[in-house]
Amino acid sequence: MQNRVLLVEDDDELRQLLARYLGNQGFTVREAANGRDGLALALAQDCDIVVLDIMLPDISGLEVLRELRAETHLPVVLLTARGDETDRIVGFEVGADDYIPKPCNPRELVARLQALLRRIAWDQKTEVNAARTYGDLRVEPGHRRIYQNDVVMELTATEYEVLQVLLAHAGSVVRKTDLMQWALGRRLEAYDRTLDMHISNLRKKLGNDDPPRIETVRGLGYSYRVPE
Amino acid sequence: MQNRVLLVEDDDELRQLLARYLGNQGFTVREAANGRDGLALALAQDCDIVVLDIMLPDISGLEVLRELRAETHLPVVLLTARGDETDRIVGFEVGADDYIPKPCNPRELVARLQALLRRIAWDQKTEVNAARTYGDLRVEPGHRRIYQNDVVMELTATEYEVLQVLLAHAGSVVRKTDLMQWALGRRLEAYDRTLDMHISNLRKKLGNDDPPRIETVRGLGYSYRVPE
DNA sequence: AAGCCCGTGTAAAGGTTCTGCAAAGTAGGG
DNA sequence: CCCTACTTTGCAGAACCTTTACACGGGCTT
Repeated sequence: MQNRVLLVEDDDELRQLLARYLGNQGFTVREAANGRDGLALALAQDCDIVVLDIMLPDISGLEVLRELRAETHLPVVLLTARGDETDRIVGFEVGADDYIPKPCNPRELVARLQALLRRIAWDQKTEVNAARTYGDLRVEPGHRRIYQNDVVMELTATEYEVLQVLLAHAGSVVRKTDLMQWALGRRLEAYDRTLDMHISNLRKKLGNDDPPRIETVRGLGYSYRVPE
Repeated sequence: MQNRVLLVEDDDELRQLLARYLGNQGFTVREAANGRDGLALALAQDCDIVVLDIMLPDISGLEVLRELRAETHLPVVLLTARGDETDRIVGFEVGADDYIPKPCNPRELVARLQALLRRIAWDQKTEVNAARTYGDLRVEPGHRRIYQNDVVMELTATEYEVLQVLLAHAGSVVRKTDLMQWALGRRLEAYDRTLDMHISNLRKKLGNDDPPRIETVRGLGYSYRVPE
């Protein structure tokens, strides 16, 4: 169970120290000294978890995280100078899974990484990038296309995201706030009806069945009904 | 609706402070002042996440966590006096998902809870979402549905919450104040008949048996009787 | 046994919040 | 400037939580 960790940190000394420690603890370590390399490596999809410094020479760690979250839910642990209270909250809002102030105790870093990986191992269900089929729908994440009875659905980018998230959680309720965050990449604010519109349009394109494939769960969100 | 958090903390003042804050942030809060009650409530399976103080009057938080982990993967955030380096590592080893030193900033606590819940909501497979059966009733938390003899019950959001809490404590009496707090997320005030109405409606939907499935315990609350 | 208080059951009305959707507005690429 | 996609606006309707009102009944007092 060799876990692969990506270490994005510009301070060479600290990075090498952590890399060595993580290596000794049984991790396979990839390293990046700036945001761009880090982002590229993270998107290359051959690591299981990312340790990301916020203060980087080129683009901020928060920006890296934001771009990463547009594509994937790869677990990310942020690293930053102690005490930066706002950074911390923002970090979580952007989608970090954990947050450790520097100077960090390597043992704690490892403990937190393992806690996160353990949690994911318990909960995770499917590989996100494989083609998946739900009744007469087939999602091909590689092409960002969804087929209905082998016919391509004419979806806009956002519609694809929304439907894909609903399908990934087919059978269970996806809260509006989560759907907004995962599909539109921003927080659901009061009086924002954007999501409702996309749902409405999706239902139209799915063929307004009765009962509807996308069920409304009043006060909560939506749920895609899996056909038998 | 909202996430349900169990707060296990013996310091009344701190617990109430956090309870109020979490309540304002949209959580439904269950409280326990010692390890035994906390463990019992956590095992009752009607909360989504646990905030657990390590220093408790009866059994240590770590022991509570250990016993909890023997049964479930319910997410747990540990709370403890700052600096206790060993506790921290041990906590993670026993299976904690996060660890916050006291005195903790409520905003950070909320941010961490939400980060964890977001991760779980995405990965989805945790046993909080597993179906549970009580006689002819089956609860499917993922769909937020309850089936009676495999037929979906048409429940409103609040009715679902109320029945779900009663079922989670099936066989024992749930006090009205607790039911109010846990299912409706607010305190029971004088002359508030809301809860009675939901019970009445639930009984109607459950089929007004005799003796009733939801028994009234005059002056105390209600109790769901599991049929044999 | 009668009378009273208080907690409970429930129908009906009230009012708020949430949702569906058409239509108009805005932004960005070509 | 046009086209497409996304967002905002506005309204109507539905769902549902809460309040109000009155009836019932247990248990205690007298």
